[in-house]
Amino acid sequence: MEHIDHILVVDDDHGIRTGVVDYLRKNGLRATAAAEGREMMAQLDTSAFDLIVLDVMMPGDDGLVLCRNLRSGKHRAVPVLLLTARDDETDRIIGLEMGADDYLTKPFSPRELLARIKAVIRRTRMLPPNLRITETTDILAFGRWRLDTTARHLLDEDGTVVALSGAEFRLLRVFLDHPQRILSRDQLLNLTQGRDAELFDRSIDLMVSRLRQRLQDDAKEQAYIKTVRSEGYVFSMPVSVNGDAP
Amino acid sequence: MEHIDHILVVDDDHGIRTGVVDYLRKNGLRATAAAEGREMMAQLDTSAFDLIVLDVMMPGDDGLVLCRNLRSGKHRAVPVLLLTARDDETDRIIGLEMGADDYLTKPFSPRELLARIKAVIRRTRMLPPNLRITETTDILAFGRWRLDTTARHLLDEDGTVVALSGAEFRLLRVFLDHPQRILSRDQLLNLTQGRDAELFDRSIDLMVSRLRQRLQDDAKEQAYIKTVRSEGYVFSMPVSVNGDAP
DNA sequence: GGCGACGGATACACATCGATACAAAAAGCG
DNA sequence: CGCTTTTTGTATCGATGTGTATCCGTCGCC
Repeated sequence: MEHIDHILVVDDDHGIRTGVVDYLRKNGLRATAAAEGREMMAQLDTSAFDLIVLDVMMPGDDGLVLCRNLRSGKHRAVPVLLLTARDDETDRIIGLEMGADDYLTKPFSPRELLARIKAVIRRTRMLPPNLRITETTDILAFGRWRLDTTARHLLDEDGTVVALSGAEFRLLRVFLDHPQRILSRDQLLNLTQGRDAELFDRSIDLMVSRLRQRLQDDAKEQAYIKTVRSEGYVFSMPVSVNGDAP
Repeated sequence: MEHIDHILVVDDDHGIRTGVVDYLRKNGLRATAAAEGREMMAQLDTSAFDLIVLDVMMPGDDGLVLCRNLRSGKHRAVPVLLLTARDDETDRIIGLEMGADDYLTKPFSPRELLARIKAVIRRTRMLPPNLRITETTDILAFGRWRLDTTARHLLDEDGTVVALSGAEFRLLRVFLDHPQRILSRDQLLNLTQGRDAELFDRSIDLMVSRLRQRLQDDAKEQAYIKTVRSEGYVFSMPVSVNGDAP
C-alpha cells in the first residue's frame, strides 16, 4: 500500500492557502489547509502530516512563534518549510534557528515550492533519527506492558518479547500517543496508514481486534482499548513515558 | 583561536567559480576552488572543509556521481550543497538519493547562496558531535555484533570474524547509517548499488535474507532487521559508534 | 421485549515476504 | 586463458499479514 505524503499548509491569506493546497493536490500529494495557529494544532492532532508549510507573516502568533512552539511540543519531528515575505535575511536566519528545515521567499513559483517540499521530506527521511529531534520516546509503558518503539515489539513484565506486525505496531503507537481520547475510525486510518476510509471500511475494527488479542485484552472487560459505540475507540489506561510515573 | 569555515567550490565554469569564491571571501569565509572531480578529491585530501558547493552539470563525472562517491568514501561527513540548472533537474536530484544537504537552482543570488551555506553548516553543527562522526567511523556496534568498516567484516563478542560479501557489507552499512528508519526497497537498492528497481525486483529481499542468516537473525522475534509489509525494512536496534554507550 | 444498527469473531482471498533451488555472472587461481 | 569457487540474481513454493465478506451477538431505542 502506497503512502502519499500529506502536507499541512498554514497561511492566513485565503488565496495563497487554497492556491497552494490545490497545486499540491494536482501534483499527487495530500494537502490540508489551516488559517492560523490553533487550527494548525487541531489538524495535527487528528491527522498525520509529513510536512508543514508555514507562513511567517500572520496576525496573532506569527510563523516563527508557531515554529518554536511546534519544536517543543509533541509534533517536534514534523519538518517545517517557512514562507517569508521579504527578501529579509534576518527572518530566514531566525527561522532556521527556530528549527525550520527550509524556507522560501514570497513571491515563489509553485514548482519551486513543490521541489523544496519533496527535497525536505526526502532529506528528513534519510537522516538517522538520532540525528533529528526524536518524535517518540523509546519505551511507552501501560498496564502490564511496555512498548519498545525502537525494536517495534511488546515486552511483558518478565521482559518476554511479543512480536507485532507493522499495522499492529502503528495502531498501538497511535493509541499510546492519544490516550483517554476517543479516536474515530477515520482518524485511526489516517494516523496509521495515511489514507481515508472507504464506504463500509472495517479494517480498523479488525486491527483493533487483533491488537486486543496480542494484549490479551478481553473485548468484554476491555481493560486497554474501550469501544465507544458509533464513535470509535479509546485507549483507556494511563501511559507513562520512558519510566516516568504514570 | 577562532575557526573560520572553509568552503570548497567545485564548478567547471571559471566565472562562477571565481565569482563565488571571491564573494565568500569578502564575507569572511575561507574558500577554495576546484574545476572538476579529480581536483576536488585532491583538495579534500590536503585541506579540511566545512562544506562543498558542487555544480551538477559538469563535463566528465557530473555532480551527482561525485556526490555519491563522496558519500561512500572517506569524506562522507562533509555537507554538500548542490548547484543545479533551472530545468527539471531538481526532480532528478530528488529522485536519486545521493545525500546532498541542500541545493540551489541557477541563476542564484550570492546572498542566497551565502545564507544557505550558513544554514547548512549551522544545521550540521547543531547535531550531537559524537553522532556526526558516524560517517567516518571504523567500528559500528549493535546487539552482540560489531561491524569493522575498514576490514569489511563482522566480529561477534568473542572477536570471532564473520566474513561478509560486498553486497552484504554495503547493505548492513546502509542499515546502520539509518537505524530506526523504514527503508524502502527502492531506497536500499539506490543506496547499495546506485541503481533503480526493475519490475518484480526482489534482489533486496534476497540480500536481507542472506544478511539475516549471517546475523543469525530469525525474522520472527527480537530481530535486528524487521520487515514492514509493503513498505520495506527497518533496522530496529540501537547502534553505537566507536565504543560509545548505546 | 422486539427491532435495527453496530461491532466482534470467523472464514477466506489475495498480496507480500521468506526460504530454497538453481542459473548466470564475477572473482580467484593455476 | 580455462577451470573452479564465490557471489548475486531469477524462479518457485509455502508461510504470513492484511483486507473483504459474512454471520451472529449485543446494545440502545422505542
